[in-house]
Amino acid sequence: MPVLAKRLTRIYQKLYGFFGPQAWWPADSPFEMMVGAILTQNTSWRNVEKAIRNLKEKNLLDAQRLYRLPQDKLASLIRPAGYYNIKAKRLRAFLEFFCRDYQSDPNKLRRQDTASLRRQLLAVNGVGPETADSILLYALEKPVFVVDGYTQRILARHGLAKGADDYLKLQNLFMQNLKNSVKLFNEYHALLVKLGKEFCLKNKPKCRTCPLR
DNA sequence: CACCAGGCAAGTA
DNA sequence: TACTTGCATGGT
Repeated sequence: MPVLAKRLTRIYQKLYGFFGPQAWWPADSPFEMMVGAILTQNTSWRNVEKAIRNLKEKNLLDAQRLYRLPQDKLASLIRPAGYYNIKAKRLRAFLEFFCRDYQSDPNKLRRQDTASLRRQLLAVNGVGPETADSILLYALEKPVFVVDGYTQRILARHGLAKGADDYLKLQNLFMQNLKNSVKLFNEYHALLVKLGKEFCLKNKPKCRTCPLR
């Protein structure tokens, strides 16, 4: 077994043993996950929850109804999530794609070839690598590893990546050295985020009690 | 008061 | 290609 595979597996085992299962993605439906993936861009999940709650209260957590809503109305509802004007625009770009090309049916998305679907998602304005992969993994259950800012910092800190490594390089590191499992990728990414929140805030790890030491 | 959160696109050189 | 900047609320 390659050394990288061993290290990545060991890190996972430590994190899982310390934190336990993370129960991601926290949402009631695939559509709610996709909306959340866009709303949480560079934003705390706590603020996203407020925005999602606003949409649920108005019974607007539905692709067709949400797309009919004027952009400025949508913006005011998602205000707590921050960047509300640009996110309203991004949500609408995604909704247009989802409704027009897939009749707002997550199962039709799920039937697509993963690589092709990833390209289609990336073509939507406002959907970048992490958002696309979050949708693929969590909403559509495709075995794709999600990389985020915490992942980059943690790997760099443990000598598994350079600071300059790009998204695909880090994603490949995981996908080429681990079993391609939806369950594993789901839990691993969530655990890295958990570790980052708890121990690497402000990029100054409190490694005294860090489970990776 | 400062800092930053489960990024991304657009502009510049 | 590689860097910089705008976007914005709410918690610590």
